[in-house]
Amino acid sequence: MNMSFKLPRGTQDILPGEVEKWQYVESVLSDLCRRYHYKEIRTPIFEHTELFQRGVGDSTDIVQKEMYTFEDRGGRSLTLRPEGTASVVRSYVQNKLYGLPNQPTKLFYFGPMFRYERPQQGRTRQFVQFGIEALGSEDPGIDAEVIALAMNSYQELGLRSLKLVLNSLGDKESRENHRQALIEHFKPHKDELCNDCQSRLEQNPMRVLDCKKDRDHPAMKDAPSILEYLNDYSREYFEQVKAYLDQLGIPYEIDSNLVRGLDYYNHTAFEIMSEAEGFGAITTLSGGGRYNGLVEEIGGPESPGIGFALSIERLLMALEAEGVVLPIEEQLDCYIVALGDEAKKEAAGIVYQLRKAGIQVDKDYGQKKIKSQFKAADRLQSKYVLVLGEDELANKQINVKRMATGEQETIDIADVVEYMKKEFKGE
RNA sequence: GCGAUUGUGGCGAAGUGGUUAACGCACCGGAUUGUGGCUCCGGCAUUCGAGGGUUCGAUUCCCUUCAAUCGCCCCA
Repeated sequence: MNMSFKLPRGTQDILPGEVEKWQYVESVLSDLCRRYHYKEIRTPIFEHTELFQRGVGDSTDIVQKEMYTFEDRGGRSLTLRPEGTASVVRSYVQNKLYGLPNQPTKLFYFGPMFRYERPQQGRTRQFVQFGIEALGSEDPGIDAEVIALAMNSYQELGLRSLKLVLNSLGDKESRENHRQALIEHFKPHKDELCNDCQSRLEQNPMRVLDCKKDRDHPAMKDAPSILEYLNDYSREYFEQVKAYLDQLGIPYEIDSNLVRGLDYYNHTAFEIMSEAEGFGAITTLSGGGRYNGLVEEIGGPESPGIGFALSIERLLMALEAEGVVLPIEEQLDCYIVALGDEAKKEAAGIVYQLRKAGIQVDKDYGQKKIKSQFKAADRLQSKYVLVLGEDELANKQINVKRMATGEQETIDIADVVEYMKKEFKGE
């Protein structure tokens, strides 16, 4: 096939058979949000490039090398969104949602995100995220709520092998003190670090801590931990978040090296990993954290926020790895077998009436013989097969066969809709 | 951006420098002019990712390219 007619690298078609899983997952997550009282928001798939440069941060990998940026016919620089938070915050500010009653503003979203990367397992160029944002509240209780919702997202679908990793990045003052300490600590070893880390040391020294290349460098061991540099407020805030999680009975692991890849995070940061065997090299299912200051950065009033996002692709991978089978209905309600032109025409009317009555019906659209039509019905796992042949037609009757048991009876065509409705009542 | 492996029908997969490219599954038709399974019979790749080269001859050898998969980096 001509390359131009194949899907672009890093994208995928979600075909019938697979798409039902997505629908199911989306319905479960939507219902979860309803119970936590988060409302859906839908924002555009592209935004002004500057929104992400400012919101996500110029020093991040996302902005430096992963954005799908293009110029439109009006000469504007636009970018396919690489993540959801910046857009939600933009909308929050632009629509002045902070002014509405009933704060905080609790939102969720669903949709495709785009990052230019080499595809591999659990990583595609277009992927779908589900995420939530709670804006307008700085209370350890809401941090815990966001984490609880994140964990529930997986648990509701039947996942068990999960690990919650938690850290605090502190407030501005704590981070600045820690930053200075890190620079002091690594400066003497700068030449021994990898190229990336040498520039990280200038831009965002915290990220040196989670570098995998320099993981074994002796200076890593006694590197200053952010937790030692939290000021009183930050430390107390973190303690409160942990206390809430304890109250909810949500286990967690503290990892003082957990830094998030985006610049806007402070205080609470967390990731959820899968510990399922055979999950692949990538274990991060989702991540999130607090981003006080982002709203102001985007031009809004001082307004704290916290959120998280998960990838549906990775969620489905985890379900696969844990062998979770989703309750997806695959059986067809009813298949109608028609024999002869007259019967075919009559059958079309019956199909139409049944469908209007809420019953799922299909039929043959060719010239198949009875045996082939039954085969088709069998393959579609049809619960019922209605047979309309010349004999039935002559008597204005139709044969109803219950496929699971093989029992059948002949009824008047005039009664078939009521009959089938009764059969499916209570399902 | 870097690395490894792979690329034969709808799917899985064998194969060889030389006349008709195995086999399995799926699908279609028939045996069986009105009932799902099984069995049997028949059908189903002018072509081996694309382009170029070597050769009398290439799916097989060489080069280039594209793609897929997995990994590194980083993340969701």
